[in-house]
Amino acid sequence: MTHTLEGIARLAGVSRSTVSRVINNHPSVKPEVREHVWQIIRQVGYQPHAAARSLVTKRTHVIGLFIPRAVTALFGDPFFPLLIRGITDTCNAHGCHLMLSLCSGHIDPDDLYRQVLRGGYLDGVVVASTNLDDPLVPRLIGDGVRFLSVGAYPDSRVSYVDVDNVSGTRMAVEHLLRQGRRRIATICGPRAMVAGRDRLAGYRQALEARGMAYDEALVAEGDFSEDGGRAAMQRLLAQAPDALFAASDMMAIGAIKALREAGRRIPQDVAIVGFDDLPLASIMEPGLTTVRQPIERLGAMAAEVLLDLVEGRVEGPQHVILPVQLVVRQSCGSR
Amino acid sequence: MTHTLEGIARLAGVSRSTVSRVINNHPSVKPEVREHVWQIIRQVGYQPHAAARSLVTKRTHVIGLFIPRAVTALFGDPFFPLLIRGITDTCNAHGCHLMLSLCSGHIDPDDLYRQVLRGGYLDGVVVASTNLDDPLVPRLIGDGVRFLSVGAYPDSRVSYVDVDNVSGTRMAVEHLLRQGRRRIATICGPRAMVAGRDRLAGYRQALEARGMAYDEALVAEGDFSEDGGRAAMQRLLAQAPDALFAASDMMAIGAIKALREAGRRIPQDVAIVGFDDLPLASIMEPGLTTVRQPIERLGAMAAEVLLDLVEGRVEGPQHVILPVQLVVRQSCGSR
DNA sequence: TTGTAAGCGTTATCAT
DNA sequence: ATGATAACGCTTACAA
Repeated sequence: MTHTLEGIARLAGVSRSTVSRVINNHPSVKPEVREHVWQIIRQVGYQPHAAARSLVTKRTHVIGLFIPRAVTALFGDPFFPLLIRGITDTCNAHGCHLMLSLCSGHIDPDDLYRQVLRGGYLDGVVVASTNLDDPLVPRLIGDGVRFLSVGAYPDSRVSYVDVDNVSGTRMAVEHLLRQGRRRIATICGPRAMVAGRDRLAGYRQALEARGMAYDEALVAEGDFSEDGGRAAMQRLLAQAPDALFAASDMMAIGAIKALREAGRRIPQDVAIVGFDDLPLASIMEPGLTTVRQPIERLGAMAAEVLLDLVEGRVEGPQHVILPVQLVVRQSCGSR
Repeated sequence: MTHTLEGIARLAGVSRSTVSRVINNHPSVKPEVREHVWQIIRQVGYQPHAAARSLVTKRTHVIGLFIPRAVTALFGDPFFPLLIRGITDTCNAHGCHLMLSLCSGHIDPDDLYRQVLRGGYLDGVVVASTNLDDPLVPRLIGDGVRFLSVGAYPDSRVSYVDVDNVSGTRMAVEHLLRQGRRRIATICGPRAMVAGRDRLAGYRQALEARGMAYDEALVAEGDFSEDGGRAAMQRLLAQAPDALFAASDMMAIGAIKALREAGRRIPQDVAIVGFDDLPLASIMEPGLTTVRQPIERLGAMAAEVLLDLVEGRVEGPQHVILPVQLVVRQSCGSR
């Protein structure tokens, strides 16, 4: 039932090599022969054996996606589903496939790494949401693996795609300023993550561009989660801010809970802007003003660039920044 | 840099076969030799080449997960992330890996299917959320592919794992009855899907077990989405139900919106129970009473059973049903 | 217990 | 333009 090159060759009355040439559409095959061979291939539904093929070509047409397991079911956050969608679409369009690895799970991550990468399963890998102190990236570099990070990485050797965290945050804070808010606090993300750092930088820039002082007392760090946001807001309460930029929607939601417990009204007393534009942001009351990231495009871009790297269409580290967009709803007091 | 069996053999002063035996821990290798060889393997970080290996063993240690692309970013629904987590954990624990395919996307699904399956990439496949009329399953059967469905499938030849939709729904409806509700409507899922059918059956059973009539007028069909739930509820409004079982949390949320627009209070006027226990269910006001599915366990079980099938540890179609649990919050009027 | 050698299904080199 | 033939890195009889 499962045919081989040899079998097709026999059926077509040609040699193995000719069939191979047809399949890889090598030019030097007489058109009529080529057509005849194709016919038989289609007829019997022949498909070359991937393993045999990659044994000689050293290419598997599979790329990996490495995600820290911990971050994988983030509270109602469809980040990974969307990212994966973008990646697979691009992959498939290029005849490639996706292997998914959740790192740091029950299994020894070293084993996983070795099995998958040294085992030659992959042509390249996309790593997502790495912490700056994650040993994965240095290891990939050291091993000469072709890879790309989703999220900027402060080592000029690593390729990455990311959204424009700085500009997005600036837009958010500038919007609050335009609404007349003056004591704008922020719940920033972990400073150990680039996204956390960049969004905080955007906040600072927006303020300073208006000649306003950056005040550490108005900054509290969260971990991107709802609980983290709530706790951070509780610390901020004493400063009596009239607006808040939260570096993630989930932290914004946590902050809102803390504010309400303290009897503050949204947006009258405190205007709020988040970051992400989770589905939740449009369902909740009031609708959450937030910065929307093009997550699916980010994934598509990641795959695109990684495949360019793998196929050798581009040389050296690649850096792509995708624009974001402010989505104004009710939580910031507009209209 | 990248070693081969031959290289290790030379370093260890033994033959290729001996090294191979060590790696596959074949019994007949003298303990001291075995240890010596392992030492060298660890020292140079040797890892057998997966393609070469599977060329001869016919096993790839990779299983596929096929998901309809359309269903992949369902509104805030962390179903797939959790499912994937369960699957990968089990996979990795068995030294296997996961290849993810979103079907019916931009690419011709036939191409994808052929490439991946006939190409010999996979040892087996998990299919999730298939419609009853999806041609994928019949095709897998026809091709003799080892596979398993997440979600029951009405063909006794196919193995599946599923949650206990019928009992879960019965529990939900019985709870509403215990609260004294008597006009209990339901927004059921698509009758073209087994989950839709089963939950409707549970609703009916709960009623009839209490000697109450099943009334079609109290049934409206949705598509598991929020908008679907809202529209269905609008149709149900005229029946003035005092309670509602929605076959998904998202439909429950849509229904709540429709009810509020009609001036009904939750839970005083209409008590509500959903199904899924999305994160959203505990955030919203009032908290949504719902039936919790063990999604991650479902995934783990899927991988477990599929691998049993692949490794030949079990024979014939396998059917596993996992229990669910009623989570009581405020939307059903308890307490 | 260990080694030799024959594949596994491809691609790629070299003649023809 | 086509066909032998040698890899590719591994497993697995079969011999020793």
